[in-house]
Parts: sequence; structure tokens; C-alpha cells
Amino acid sequence: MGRGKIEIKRIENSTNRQVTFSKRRNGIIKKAREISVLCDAQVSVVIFSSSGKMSEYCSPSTTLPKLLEKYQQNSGKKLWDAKHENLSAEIDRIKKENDNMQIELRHMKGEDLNSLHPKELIPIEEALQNGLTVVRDKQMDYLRMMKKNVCSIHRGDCWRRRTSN
Amino acid sequence: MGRGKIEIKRIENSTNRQVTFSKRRNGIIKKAREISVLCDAQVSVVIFSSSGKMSEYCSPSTTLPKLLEKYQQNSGKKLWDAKHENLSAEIDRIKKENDNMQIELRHMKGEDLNSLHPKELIPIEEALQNGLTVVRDKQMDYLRMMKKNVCSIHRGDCWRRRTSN
DNA sequence: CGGTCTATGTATAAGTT
DNA sequence: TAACTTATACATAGACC
Repeated sequence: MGRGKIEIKRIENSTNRQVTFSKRRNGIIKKAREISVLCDAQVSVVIFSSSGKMSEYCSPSTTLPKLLEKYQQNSGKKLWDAKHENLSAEIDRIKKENDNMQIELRHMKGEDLNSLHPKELIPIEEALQNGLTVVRDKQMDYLRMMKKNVCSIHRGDCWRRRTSN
Repeated sequence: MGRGKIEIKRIENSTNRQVTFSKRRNGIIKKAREISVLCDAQVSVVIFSSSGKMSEYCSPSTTLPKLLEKYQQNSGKKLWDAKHENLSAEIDRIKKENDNMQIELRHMKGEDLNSLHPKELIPIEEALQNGLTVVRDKQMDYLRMMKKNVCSIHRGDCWRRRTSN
């Protein structure tokens, strides 16, 4: 419908594609508005351009949620229950991760050890020993640092450095 | 677009209305298909006739749930109810719990300690020391138990108990 | 990006079967 | 009813701004 006939296949020239998109999108939304008035129909149109820009139309006698509710009843297809299931699945996944971590943490604190085999105690003991070593090293570092600072203050290093020069 | 011009207002003759509905619905869906091919767009059309009959189109590169998800992100409008928000909130809550545990666990393993104040190292050291004590006690118990069992076997305790009586 | 113009292709209102 | 026909209104490709 225009100066030349076009094939219905992806328009390669991106400028043309964008222009055609705008025109046709307006056309579709106009048609949607018309059919809803002429024929007393409930219509919803949602369009995303390839660049992600969204356009929508929904006939005035309804709302998108209402229409989608009707859609589900009519088609039997689930639109957001599927979403529910996804969320529920993610909750399960995270909870499991949570439980595992909690168990590990309890073991590190010496709790719930009775269910473990003697062999399983070994890596825990090692982890604890390692953690303790690292923490104590860190504490030693702090102590050394503080001692050094105290000595500096006693010797007046800071003061002298700041004022001299 | 036909033999006569028509005003865009409800068609009172119900036969005409039904005929016009069918024709225009087909037209809209054809246009939707065309724009999705020509312009690489994602399109969803849902139409209910006044008699309740449903028609739909969704471009092949997507699904209605996916499109609606995008719609929500894009428009900020919520299409589904509180149930989702509850689930989302729970996910957030559990994830936070998860993060906290992960941090605690890392600290117990001697990781990420640099961000802590010296004071914060103390409870960690205590927890590690305590855990280590408990784990080692448990290991001692096992050792003692095994030793006892070995002695019993040597003395034939088990055998006698099982066969006698 | 928008909007305007115009030749031409399409959709469709109304008529016919 | 639905399917087919056809005259006409409308949509739009391409060009320009």
C-alpha cells in the first residue's frame, strides 16, 4: 500500500524499518480503536519495536488485567500462574541453598555433629583450625600495629614529622 | 473502506456488526503479523467480540507471559496481584538471610576479615575456638568408642552376647 | 525522529449468490 | 449464515522537509 509493493519480510534498511514501524503501529492501534467502537469489542494490543520501545492500546471498556483474566479463563492458558511457579521454584532453590549453609554454619559452631560420621569431622576440624589461625594472625597484626603506633606517639614521631619540614 | 463510508460508532445491526467484526479482526491480526515480520517487532493482540469469542495473536519470537513481563518492567504497571509481591518479598528476605549467612560463614573460614574491626574478631575467634573444642571432643568420643569396641571384639563380648540367650 | 505529500496497494462495506 | 464480488475508502511506501 504505497508507491511500491513490498514483500512481507524483514526490512533490512534500519531507517526504513523504523519509519515503517511507526506508521504501521499507528495503523494497528487505530484499527484496534475502531473495531472496539464499531463492534463493541474488547481489544488489547501490546507492541515492542526491535529497539525495545513499547506501545499499547486497550479498549476503554476494560483494563489489561481484566482482559488477561478473561484470556486465562477462556484459553485455559496460564499467564501469571506460570510466573508464580517460577518464583516458587526460585524460593525453593534459595531455601535449599540456605539450609545447606545453615547446616555448614551449625557444624562450624559445633552443633548438630551427632549425625556425622567421624570422617566428616575431619574437614570441619581443618576448616576451624584454619579459620582460627587466620583470625589470630589478623589479631596479631592489629596488636603489632597498635603497639607500633603507641611507641611512635611516645617517641613523638608523629608530632615531629608533622611539624618539622 | 468499502462501498460506503462509515462513521466510527457502534454498528447497531447485529448481523452487520458480527460480519464487520470478523473482517476487521482478521485484518488486525494480519497487520500484527506483518509488522512483526517487517519490523522485527514483538506484538500481542487479544480481542474479545461482544459475544465473548476470543481471538489472539502473539509474534512467534516471544510468548504472552514474556511480553507481559516486559510490559510490566517497561510501564511500571502491575498486571498481577499481591500474591506476586508476597513471593518477591519473600525471595528478597531469604536472599538477605542468605547473604548474611554467607558472610558469617566466610568469616568463620578466615575470609573477608579485612573489613572488620579488631573488636569484631573476638566473637569470631571465640566461636571458632568453641567449635574446635566441640569437634575435637566428639572425635575423642569416637576414638574411645572404637577402642572399646576393638577390645570387646578381642574379648569376644559381642559374639557371646549374640549367641547366648 | 517527527510531519507532509501522493501514487498506489489493501482492506472492507455493501451487494450478490 | 457464509462465501464471493467489487466499488470505494483507507493505509502506507517512498520521497522530501
